[in-house]
Amino acid sequence: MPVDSKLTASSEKLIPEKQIAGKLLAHYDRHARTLPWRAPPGANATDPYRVWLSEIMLQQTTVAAVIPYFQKFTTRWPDVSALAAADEAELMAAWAGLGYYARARNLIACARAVVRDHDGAFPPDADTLRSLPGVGAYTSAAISAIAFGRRAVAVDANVERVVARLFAIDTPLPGGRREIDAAADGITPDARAGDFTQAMMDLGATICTSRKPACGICPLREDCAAFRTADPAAFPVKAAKKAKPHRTGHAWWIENGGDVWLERRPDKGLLGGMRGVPTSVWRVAGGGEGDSPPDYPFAGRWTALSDPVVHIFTHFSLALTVHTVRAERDCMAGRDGEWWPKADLASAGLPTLFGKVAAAAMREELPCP
DNA sequence: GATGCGTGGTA
DNA sequence: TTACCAAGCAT
Repeated sequence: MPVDSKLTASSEKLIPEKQIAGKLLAHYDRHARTLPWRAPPGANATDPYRVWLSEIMLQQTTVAAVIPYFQKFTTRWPDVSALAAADEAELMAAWAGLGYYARARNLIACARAVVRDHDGAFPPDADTLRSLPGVGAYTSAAISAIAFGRRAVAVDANVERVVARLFAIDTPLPGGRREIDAAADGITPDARAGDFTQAMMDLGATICTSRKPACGICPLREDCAAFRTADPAAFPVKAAKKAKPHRTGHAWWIENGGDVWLERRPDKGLLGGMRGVPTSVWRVAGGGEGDSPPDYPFAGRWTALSDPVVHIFTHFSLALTVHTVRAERDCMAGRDGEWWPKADLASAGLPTLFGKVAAAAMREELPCP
């Protein structure tokens, strides 16, 4: 061992965080990804509106999926005042396909809160940001650091993974979060808070990936406890997930002339606030009593499509049998909904499930009434 | 702390 | 094909 091994060891023990942040930021200066919502490394001007919008869209959503939506939203609503004044139905339709639709409802609520309670400017403080709709522990810290340069510890799935590996934390998630949060706090520098946050996420997204981490090109390899183990990818340890149940149900495709009947779903719950065709209740399959027979909304010449529409949600899978019918305009009298031109379904903003239903229904010619 | 909440890509 | 995963939040 070199003569100064004791000194080296002790200094690494005292301030390993500064070394880690320094190495990571140096790497970020050379390799930062170019993203539509991101300023160049070191830039001190970042539009909080664009940071906020991107962070909401990126919750549990990949960069590739977000980019076209981010472009569409910033073109249509260039600032928080414009978004606060947006037509809610139009915004929900613009969000269609991105998923987790509560984010879209909270997006408007948040923009309106910023205009009403904060003079139209996002607050820089993480705790204040945290009180806004749709802004939680991670997003508030990320906005505070990225848009305002404040020191804040933003722990998303990337940071969680990087930190668990750096310190070989093997306490299973989600229980291990407190330990990981503390370790993340320990390596967060005071300066360049926004760059550090984004550098951690870039590292997790491009090098310290979940499946096959590219340790060979990692700037933190020498500091990484997991790298010194046989299997760095074994971190973080996660609790086993529950099996997802299968549900079945019926969907009603009701045509009148060139129109189809659409309804807006309740604000709460699955696909809340989104347009779709009416459906039956969805029941867990394999209950032993067989599939329930269709309970049509009204009498008519219904035709069942041969193949059900299958869709996988986060926590269950679904098979919907689509029943089509031609009917008079007043067949849905008393129900809350609208006749929508089939030729203009793209503008209805259907979530993916109902897009599949529409595609399946329009593949077949309906019998005359 | 556990559960509900979308979608598309990947191995 | 199945299972996991991705810049989480609200309840």
